[in-house]
Amino acid sequence: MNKVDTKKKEIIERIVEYLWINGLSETGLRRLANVSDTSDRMLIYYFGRKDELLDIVLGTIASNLTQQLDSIFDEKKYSAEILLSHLTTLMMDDAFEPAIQLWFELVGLAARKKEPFLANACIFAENWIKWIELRLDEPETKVAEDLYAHLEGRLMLKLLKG
Amino acid sequence: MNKVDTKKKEIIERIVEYLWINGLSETGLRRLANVSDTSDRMLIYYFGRKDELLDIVLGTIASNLTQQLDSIFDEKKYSAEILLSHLTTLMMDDAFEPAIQLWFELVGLAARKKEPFLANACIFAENWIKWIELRLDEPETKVAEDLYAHLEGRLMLKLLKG
DNA sequence: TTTTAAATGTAGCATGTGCTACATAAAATT
DNA sequence: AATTTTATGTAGCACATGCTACATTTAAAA
Repeated sequence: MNKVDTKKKEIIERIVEYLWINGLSETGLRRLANVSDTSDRMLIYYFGRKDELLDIVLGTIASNLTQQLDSIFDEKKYSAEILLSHLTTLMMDDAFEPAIQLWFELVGLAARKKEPFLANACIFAENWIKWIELRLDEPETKVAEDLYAHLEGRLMLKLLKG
Repeated sequence: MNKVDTKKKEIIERIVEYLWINGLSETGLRRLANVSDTSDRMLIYYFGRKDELLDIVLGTIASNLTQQLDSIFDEKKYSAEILLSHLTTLMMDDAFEPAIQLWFELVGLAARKKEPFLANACIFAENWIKWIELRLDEPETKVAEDLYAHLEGRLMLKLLKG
């Protein structure tokens, strides 16, 4: 990997880490530059536009999350009921709070169909549904979607009511 | 009602209408002033700070929604399953799209615990859960909450996947 | 009618925004 | 060694943000 790409990767990693903790509400170029130890000038130089940068960063976060999910669960199959119960327990852990916050922020931005938020939110939701379907003993997209919906609603409730 | 309150009420109505269509992403004082046929100067004069104004406006929207919900459903009791099914059908109607968008935007802003968004989101969720519980043939808060969660998840799915 | 108080306009400040023009330093190429 | 290309700093533009100081008009009270 050449030097530019290494630098870009490093910047992205830093910004991912920052967003993970601080969310999507303070993402001025100067802030992001500061966080990734460079300048707004250089961020534009590397990524062209802020949107491009954000697109890449969000994609990275999504793929991190999917990966994390994969690593936790084995490949056993479950009934929809059991799987929902397991996932609920898992995500109620406080360690997931930042992920939940970030996710709902992203969905909120996607709500008005603004890119790059909508695209990334959709991709992530789809990945998750696929992941669920793969673990159903009787795989069916509709069931997976509804299980996913149920889980997401519970996450929202946790977010709002602690 | 005195003149000032009348004017304030009018302003709020206009802004509610604007947010209903345009969401929460473009809420600069000058924009809101333009929409409500006044000036940023006067908005501050009337409401003190932008947050206060937003707080009132969001509260109004929430109460409108609750009212609308009340007017649609009678006071019959339903099993959780049937109620969820009815509510899902109802909210899948495209007429509800603006409400869904606005709601998820609000939750997104609430995700980082910033006021006045968090408070208003919580109040609204609680109202809705109470409303559901009231229509259950075997009222139980936990059941109502879970039904609400399931419904919200389906709304998110509709939002993201059309 | 004069005095006081409330309502509104005009202009602006300080800060933040994405992004660019221009210059220079460093590195690669010839 | 000379030249070209790439990387980076400095400064700033044009615009948006919430909010304020000050002046003026309009309305109410005396």
